Amino acid sequence: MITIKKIAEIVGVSPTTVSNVIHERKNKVSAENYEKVKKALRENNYVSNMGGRILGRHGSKIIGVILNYSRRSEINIISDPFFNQIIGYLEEQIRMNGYFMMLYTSGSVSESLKLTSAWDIEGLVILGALPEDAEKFIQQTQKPIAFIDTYVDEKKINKDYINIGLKDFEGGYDVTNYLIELGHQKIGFCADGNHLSGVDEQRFAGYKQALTEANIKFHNHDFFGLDYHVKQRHDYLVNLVRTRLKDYSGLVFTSDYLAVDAMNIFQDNGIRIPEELSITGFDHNIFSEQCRPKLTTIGQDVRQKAKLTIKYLMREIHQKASGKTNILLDVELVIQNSTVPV
Amino acid sequence: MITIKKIAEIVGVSPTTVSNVIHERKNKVSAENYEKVKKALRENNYVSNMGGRILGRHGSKIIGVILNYSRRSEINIISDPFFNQIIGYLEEQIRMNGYFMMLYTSGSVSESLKLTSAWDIEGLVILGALPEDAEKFIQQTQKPIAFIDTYVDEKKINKDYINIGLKDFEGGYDVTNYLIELGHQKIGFCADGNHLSGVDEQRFAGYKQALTEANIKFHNHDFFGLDYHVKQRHDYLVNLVRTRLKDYSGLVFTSDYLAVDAMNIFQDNGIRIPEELSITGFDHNIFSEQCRPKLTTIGQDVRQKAKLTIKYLMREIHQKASGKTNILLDVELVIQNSTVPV
DNA sequence: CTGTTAGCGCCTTCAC
DNA sequence: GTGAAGGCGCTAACAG
Repeated sequence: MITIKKIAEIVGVSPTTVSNVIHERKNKVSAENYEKVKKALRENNYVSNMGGRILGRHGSKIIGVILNYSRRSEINIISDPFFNQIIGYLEEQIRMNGYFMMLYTSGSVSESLKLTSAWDIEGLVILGALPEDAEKFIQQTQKPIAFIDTYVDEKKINKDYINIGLKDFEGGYDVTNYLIELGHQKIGFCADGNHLSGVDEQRFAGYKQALTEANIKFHNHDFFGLDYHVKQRHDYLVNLVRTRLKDYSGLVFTSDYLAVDAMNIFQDNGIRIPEELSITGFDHNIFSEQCRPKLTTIGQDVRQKAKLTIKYLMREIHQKASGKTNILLDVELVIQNSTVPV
Repeated sequence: MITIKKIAEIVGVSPTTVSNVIHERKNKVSAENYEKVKKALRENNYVSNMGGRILGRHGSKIIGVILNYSRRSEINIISDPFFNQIIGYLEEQIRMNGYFMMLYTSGSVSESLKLTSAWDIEGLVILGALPEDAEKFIQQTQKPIAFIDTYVDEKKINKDYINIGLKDFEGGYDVTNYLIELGHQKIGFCADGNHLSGVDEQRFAGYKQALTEANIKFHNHDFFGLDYHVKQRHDYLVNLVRTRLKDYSGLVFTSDYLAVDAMNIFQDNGIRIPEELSITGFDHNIFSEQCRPKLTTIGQDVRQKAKLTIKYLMREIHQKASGKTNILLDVELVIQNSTVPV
């Protein structure tokens, strides 16, 4: 590996001069030397050693992306196209800003923070954090942090952080309201697990709000907490078909994945969709397109999410701004063929 | 951040002693000091600074994972669940070996190699490389490299490398042969693009071999190169339904994604599957399960792929072995409902 | 068994 | 406009 020192030898100047050229401090280098050094750097394919950078505390240029997969692991990492997309887009944005992406999967906050300090990581992007973990992250490090889709309790936190989320409440409201407008009165809500994540909680609240406004009473049994283990979930759904599914004319799901999965099981067991049952998803990802009928769902702009996340993170890193940033992106009702008037 | 020097001060020993404790060189430290230092490390939550490690050439503990997305970009990064899975599993394996994963997406070999030397990366995993890029990678760096699903021309290379792939030829052969056993005679082959990747080339060769053995003649028009742009591809498929799709009773696809995508378009245009047309996929990923009829396809064990990749890479990194390693994992014919006797 | 020292590559400060 | 020197944290070599 070629170093500044070697380049200096080759050209016959001091390392300082080479460093000045690298950092484009033209006022400190004669035009002649500037050109000579530039040429040598190019010809020798100089790449700066990141170890030196880190050690000199000049910034590691690393953004750590942390996947919190403690819960719902089966669905998330392996099957959820959202993670696929967001990671791809985050990498793109990080690279375009001249940074590097270190990907880390962890259940524990302290593990993640060790990583952060070992590598002198400049900023963190955290996916899928529960509110309590989010608070730990914020309290235990000084580094800029951007959460994606986490609902942080603002009152508990007196430090800066970034969250880029979605208008989940509106999404839940809009999709439920759409079913109501189609004449549906018996509408169930299906989420994954019984302990709702912040995101699902908001969607659920939106659903209930829509029911309330339409004077439809919500009963606890209208909530279906689906197991994230495939087998258990499918058994449950088959049983539902045999028992009380007929009480409902519409089902609101918290994700396209769950909606498509359930729709297939229902169809396998003789339910005609949408004629006998309207179904809605959430995400507008590839699942809602690669199924029949195509799902009515709530769309989000994943690329935009990644873009904003990195934009605000960079702003914090470069000290250009601070304060709490909590942006909830707009959602869009995407009407397709899984829903009909009743 | 707490350093070795500070720990040394706290305990009242030299930095060397602390370093010896950290590296468990018990024979060089008195039991008493060992315990005292251990305690101080724990209490102060010591984390070693990676900059120091890199600078001292003691290994960066980074594995670079490079996604080559030059071609088929639309499908790969955004929609292909394989990348999702493999990245998840790679991260898991890398972490379990005490390493860190740096993810990088790049079209250019030289960019990737710059990254490698800047970070003193210890090993590379390269996904989706074309054979010519693979050769460049191997020739231009001394670091251990593991390819996934790349067909490298062994004769051209006189250095070590690892490739973990799949018995793609067998896969193509098995699935085609299965259709033939069901009585199909008119079988088309659908791939993405006209210029086949190494993987698809092998699958295609397997398909042709099966035809040959059954005395079925292959004509060039039996090969369908599908556009990776959704719109163009769908237009093409719709047109196919109107024209010469009826000449075929079975279609072999090179991926589940393409198979499901096409199956939906065919069904939308009145083709009954499998009654009028048998379809097969390749990958046995979530797409082949979340569609109706479920796809007959070729299964692979993605986790095993990631596991072996990192296992062999670690072996090379620790100098325990060398030589060319080219492992092609077994495939498995998964018979589901998209295929019927004719 | 313990401690001192030098050096990895880079950057900044300060003399010249 | 240029260069010498010191320090970031860690480790291995060597001296005690």
